Amino acid sequence: MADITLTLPDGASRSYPAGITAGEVAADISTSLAKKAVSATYDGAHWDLAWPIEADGALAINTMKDDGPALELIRHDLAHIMARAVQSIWPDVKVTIGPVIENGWYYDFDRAEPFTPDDLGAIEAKMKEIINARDPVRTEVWDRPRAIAHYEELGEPYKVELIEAIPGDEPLRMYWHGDWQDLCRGPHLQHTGQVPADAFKLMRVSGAYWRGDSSRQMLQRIYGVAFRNRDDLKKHLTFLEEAEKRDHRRLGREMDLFHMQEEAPGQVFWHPNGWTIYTALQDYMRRKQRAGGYREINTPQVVDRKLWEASGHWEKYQHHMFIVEVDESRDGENDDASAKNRAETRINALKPMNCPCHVQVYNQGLKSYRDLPLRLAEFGSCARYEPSGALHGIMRVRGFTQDDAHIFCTEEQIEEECARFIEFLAAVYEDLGFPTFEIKFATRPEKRVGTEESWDYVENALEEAIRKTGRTYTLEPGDGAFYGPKLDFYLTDAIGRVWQCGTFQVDPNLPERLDANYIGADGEKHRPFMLHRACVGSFERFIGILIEEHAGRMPLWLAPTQVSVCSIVSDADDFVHEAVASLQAAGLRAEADIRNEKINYKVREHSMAKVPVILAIGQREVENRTVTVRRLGEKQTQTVPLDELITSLTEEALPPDLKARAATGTA
RNA sequence: GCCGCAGUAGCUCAGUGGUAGAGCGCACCCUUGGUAAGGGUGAGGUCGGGAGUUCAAUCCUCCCCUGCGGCACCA
Repeated sequence: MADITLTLPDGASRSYPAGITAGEVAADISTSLAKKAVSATYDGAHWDLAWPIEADGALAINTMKDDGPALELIRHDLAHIMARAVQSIWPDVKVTIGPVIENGWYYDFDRAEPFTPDDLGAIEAKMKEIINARDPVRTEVWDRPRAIAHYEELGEPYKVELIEAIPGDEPLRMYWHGDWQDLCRGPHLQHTGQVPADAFKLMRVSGAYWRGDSSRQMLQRIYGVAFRNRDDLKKHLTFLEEAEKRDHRRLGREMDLFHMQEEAPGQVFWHPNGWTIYTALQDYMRRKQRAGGYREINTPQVVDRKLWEASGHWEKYQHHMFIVEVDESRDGENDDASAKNRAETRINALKPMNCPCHVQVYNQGLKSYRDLPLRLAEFGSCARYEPSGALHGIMRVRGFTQDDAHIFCTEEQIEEECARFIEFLAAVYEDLGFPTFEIKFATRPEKRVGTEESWDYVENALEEAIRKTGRTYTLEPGDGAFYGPKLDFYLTDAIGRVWQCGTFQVDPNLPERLDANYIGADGEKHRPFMLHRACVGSFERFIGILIEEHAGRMPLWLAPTQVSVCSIVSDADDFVHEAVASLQAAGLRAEADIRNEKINYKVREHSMAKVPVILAIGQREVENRTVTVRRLGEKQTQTVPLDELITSLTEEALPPDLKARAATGTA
């Protein structure tokens, strides 16, 4: 057998007979390495120590110190160990799949009885037993018929289906942990004892459809998290606790921002505090849009189904629309005969989106190519009957308002408008505290309308527009709408969750369906393109993100109450009122607290309410017309003249766009 | 929509087959206190909604609603 040459990370080369396993190489290097080894990296591929190597290449032996491979292996082996534990407790449970995910793994089971929290404890205990048994991991390659026959005999129909779905007739890899066996791509650890027994935790059980298909069997999924050591696990659990404290639903209640109730599921009752944030954000967007060349409009909420039929939404989204039937015979209360002669009910829908209405505005009066691009913006309130299970605080709701706009333009103008929009959105995100975002570019799907030339042109225009802004994107092939490609813009919040907010979508379809046109330079009628775009997306969701990003400590310009003015002694009450009046006259949101409470108590309360600036006024301040300032989260205080404070706070509390303007104005 | 869990005072939660309790908050009183909880007294509940079992249901059973964690969905 021919020799092969393997290059090790230190640059040394070693020769071995072809077919040597990575584990044998590790043993050849040193016995301690062979013991510590968890896997190998062979020519960039994650390689099981038991797999043979047949050709020259670069080989590195991984140990638990290599966090990428180690975590992958720990989580993957735990998935198998959990499945084995479950089947050893409940032998009739059917196994399916168990992939590694962020921070851990899950495994889907088919079992008639639901898993209870107690069951999770039992499974965890059994898993620890398996780990402590240090069962060697063994692997073999089988052909398909043998594997299928094997699983049919075992009564594991899901495994049979998985094998049948694997394309081609490549051989299949089997793994054993002790006597338990699973179909698996690998790699795996050397033995179960390499998994740290104190660094994992089963988190929850939930339902999941087999193969992600809602028409198929609902399985039970158990999620676990795992790390290399106990400390990392603890850190992760602490992080989850911190994340819970930032939950916008919790902060919404604690800060008295909004509430929701069962009479209006998925819809927000904004309280004065929350609405202050909302309107501050909306005012900001309104100014930005004006400056960005948009004209603001407003369109009806309740619209006859005829328009939704014409736009195509009725056919596709009827079940997600709030339908409003109006008994029109009420009009004819005094004239029964004429009422009966008419259709008695008229069917309307609450608008689920603004675009058809915007086309109606566009369609009023004849448009010239000189009118294009025409940018129509609306803070459009929409209602969508979202599935009950999709609702999530104010992030996913049934009633929401978008910073929606539609740009009517020619094909040649798409690229320029797209580039303009990306710059616009980047500036807004920067102002709102999100300097980085991700662009996903969704291209033509399999089912689509329009010519290939048109798709080529439009996709190319978007790509060129992104290139011009110097940004990068990830491609999502086939994810575009049936009529055009789109860009989606994603933000990552402070706890690492990713949210889609902005969108930019090219649509030649709706102008066609709703017969929008313009007169070109050639004197002929032409069809405009319509660009759907949103920047913050839904205000509800965006405010939810802002709350969680800032853990409720909103930047000064967005804070519901910007300044709380507290008396220390009741003799200071008059000056407190005077200070509040002056702050309010300067446009600041200030409130007095002259309650009969100690200053400690007041500071604690306003701190917990996350008021950015707390002022204390006692005898000394009254005498000197000063205030003692304590910034949220800081221990030190500073005593300054009231007038000075008002000047600096007024400047500081300007929204980002006005602050920038003020800065360039004085420069 | 699907699977699972939950719903008791404004909030967080305890509790029992004989119609309820704590802490915080709230109101009032005492306290005028210098930067994250001063003390006292008091009010506050159709125990998510409906039906059933029972002499008796907040508790047991069924249906519904809402929420939570996932899955599916997201024009």
